[in-house]
Amino acid sequence: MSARRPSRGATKRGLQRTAPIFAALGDETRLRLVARLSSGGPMSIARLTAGASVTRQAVTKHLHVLADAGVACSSRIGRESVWELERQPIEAARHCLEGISARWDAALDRLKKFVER
Amino acid sequence: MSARRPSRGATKRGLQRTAPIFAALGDETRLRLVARLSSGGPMSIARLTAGASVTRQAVTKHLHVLADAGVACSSRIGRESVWELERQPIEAARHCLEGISARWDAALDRLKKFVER
DNA sequence: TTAATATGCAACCAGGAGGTTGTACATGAG
DNA sequence: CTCATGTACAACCTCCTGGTTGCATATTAA
Repeated sequence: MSARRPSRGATKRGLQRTAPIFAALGDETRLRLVARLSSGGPMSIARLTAGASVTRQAVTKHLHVLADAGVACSSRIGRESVWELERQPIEAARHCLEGISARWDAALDRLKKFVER
Repeated sequence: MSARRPSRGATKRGLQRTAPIFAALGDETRLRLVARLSSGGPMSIARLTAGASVTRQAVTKHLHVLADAGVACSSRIGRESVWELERQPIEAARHCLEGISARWDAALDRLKKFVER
């Protein structure tokens, strides 16, 4: 086996990039927005607000937070601004978690072998 | 296919539970702690602090945040308190993201079929 | 016993997060 | 044209967060 190169998602810079993504998903209102966008497809702010328990302005703020994290993006159509998700950052977050699980398993494995010898 | 029951991770209560987990992972220092614990196994606070760029007390606080989110737990051994990760919440977060991806794919699929008809 | 090590607890602080209200502007419907 | 709809921008407020310092306490090592 080659010298353990920290599997891409565990880099300092990797964590530095993924932490903001988790932060963006770490608010219930925002996570709900993401969930709605994922199952309902692109939607206007007005439509997203109907069903949220906060003001339209609050929803707008949350959407911008998601945008800053790269999780969502908007495009103006007529008088509405339509929001949709960005796939890449969400996948990155997923890979990060998978990496953690994997390295965890590896650590347990090493421990087990160490104990058994 | 049966009537789309919102796949377990998309429940309002589901998001309500997973959002705090994401929030816990949404800080770079904390995410680094999690990464270290995942690859290095259980560790004391002193050991975790060496390598972090903040005070021991800051590390302690972060660990408690992780604990509140259920992501980590500690046990006192002698004069040190040893911290380790909890598997379940991290897996839950992973499933949440997988669910989002899946529902997203499904939405795109429905859209595609709708356009093609 | 004495000193060094590993934590815990509390007070304090600056800044950011989440939310609201109020106002102004653009655009589609009648 | 006129009005309702959909957003954008800005000011303001409260509370939580991430960090620090200082001091007390428990254990292990010499």
